[in-house]
Amino acid sequence: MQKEHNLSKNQKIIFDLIDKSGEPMKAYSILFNVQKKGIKAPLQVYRALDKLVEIGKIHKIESRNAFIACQNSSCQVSKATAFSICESCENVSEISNSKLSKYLSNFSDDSGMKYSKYNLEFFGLCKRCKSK
Amino acid sequence: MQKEHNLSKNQKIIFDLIDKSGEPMKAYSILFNVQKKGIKAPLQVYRALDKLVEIGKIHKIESRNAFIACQNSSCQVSKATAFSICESCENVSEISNSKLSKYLSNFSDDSGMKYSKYNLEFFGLCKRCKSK
DNA sequence: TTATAAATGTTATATTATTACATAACGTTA
DNA sequence: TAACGTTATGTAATAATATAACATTTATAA
Ligand SMILES: [Zn+2]
Ligand SMILES: [Zn+2]
Ligand SMILES: [Zn+2]
Ligand SMILES: [Zn+2]
Repeated sequence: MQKEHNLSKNQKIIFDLIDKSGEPMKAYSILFNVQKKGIKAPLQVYRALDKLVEIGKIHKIESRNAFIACQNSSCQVSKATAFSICESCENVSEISNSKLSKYLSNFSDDSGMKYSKYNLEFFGLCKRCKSK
Repeated sequence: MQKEHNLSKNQKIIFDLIDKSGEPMKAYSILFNVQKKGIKAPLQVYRALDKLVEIGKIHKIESRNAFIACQNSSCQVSKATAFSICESCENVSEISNSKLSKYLSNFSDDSGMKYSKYNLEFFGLCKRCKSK
């Protein structure tokens, strides 16, 4: 069961935009798109993004400096994220694979470190781009 | 067997610096440290970094925008990287675990995508920081 | 040698993200 | 409701990260 978070005004505007776009969006592209709604400064965007990441509504694609809406409806996994990224068309999708997430969540090595969080990014060619 | 790459002058200066530091270094900190060796501009640093990443001598820690020397002596894994990152002291080390790398290299899902590369970053508290 | 690719040097600029400070709105509980 | 602490907002300035464009030089190899 996911905790309900009441998004603030700016958070809602920015989440809706990212969610509707369906693809990773960059901070300044978000800024450009929400200026007509009164959000004028980078910091307003970054603050909303920080919060949305924190509560798991969006994730940051680190290799792309971009943000995508969480695609796992029942997302306990804001701390356990995996993505596939097409290096040709830049399509990104969130991997939802319980075996993978179990394997990684339970992973431990001999370093004595307890892992509480991970982010995995796979790269390759998507079906469409492969067949070109 | 890893291919020998003859590093160019700038590549060697920058690799040696990163390698000796033993920890992730940021591009502009690298720049500052090599200015006395005649490397004056960001682009000179970024070009060397790009090449060193390409040939697997260093890796980029995406979540930190920093670069660390490869810690796997026999590194075929420039396209299959895993790191553990302490969120308290920011210590980073490269995970060398053949089960993990096999599991991830062979991973496939029903998306029809063939993954040729991955990067995994684990977060948590290292032994030292845990016991504080 | 001659051509090709790889690397370098330099200036300017683009992109991504944070600091600092002031104010306003919200949620809790006395 | 009043007071308090927390969260969110507004705004300006600036820091940090990364690339574009162009000229030149050096290495590799046919
Ligand atoms: Zn998610
Ligand atoms: Zn594609
Ligand atoms: Zn390595
Ligand atoms: Zn630590």
